Amino acid sequence: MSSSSQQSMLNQGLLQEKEMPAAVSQMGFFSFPQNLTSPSPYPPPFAFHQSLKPFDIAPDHALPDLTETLFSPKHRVQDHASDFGGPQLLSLHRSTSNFWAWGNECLGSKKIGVEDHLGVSAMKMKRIKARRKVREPRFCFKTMSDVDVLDDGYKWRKYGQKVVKNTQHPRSYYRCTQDNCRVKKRVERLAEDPRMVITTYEGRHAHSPSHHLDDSQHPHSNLNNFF
DNA sequence: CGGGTTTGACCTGCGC
DNA sequence: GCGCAGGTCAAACCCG
Repeated sequence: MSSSSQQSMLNQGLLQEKEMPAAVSQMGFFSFPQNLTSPSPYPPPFAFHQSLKPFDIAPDHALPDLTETLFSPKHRVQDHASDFGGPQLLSLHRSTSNFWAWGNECLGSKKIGVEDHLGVSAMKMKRIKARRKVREPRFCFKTMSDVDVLDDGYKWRKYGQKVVKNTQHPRSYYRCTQDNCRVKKRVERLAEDPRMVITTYEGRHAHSPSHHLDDSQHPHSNLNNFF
């Protein structure tokens, strides 16, 4: 990849930061890195591949208790808008610019209507709270890419594949190959737009990326540390 | 031969 | 309680 194209991608990222709604930055959900190093407890989720571009990113590291809320396929964000100041995040759902997915399309295939954002029954909230404690922290992001598996610097082993209902593309399950690392990721293509790859990470790596040494030999590879 | 992928079976949680 | 769907396991297979 040329340095100019990398710079272009970087510029896209910085543009995202500028365009980020004030409500989001105030809430501290995500701070886009200006120095190309990782400010987040998460590892770099992906390296910039030639054929992909950053699209929608939904980190949840600031909300460990809400990860289930945000990214569970069965309890999508619309169910819990009131948990975290609904109106600000609701607006994100309808953002048409090149960022924030906030789980509404991550993992799920249902379209979210305006009415879905309104009214959370007590019953639903009860179920949600009961489910929250078990999951590892998760985040997902959406990328436009020809390749399913993005190079995120870690080594993954595929342990399963499943055809998800109402989608023509199977979902693949990967585990980090590092000993004692329990991080998993799921990769699937968006039903509505097969060009989009949805990658969901679960857990945190307790080690460095496997080709860390390689990175040091390539001056542009610091873009890998985007998160 | 070792490491990764494929794939059918099995497990588990949830909704009805 | 039952059925469904998502997630995981593990044996078989593939490949370098």
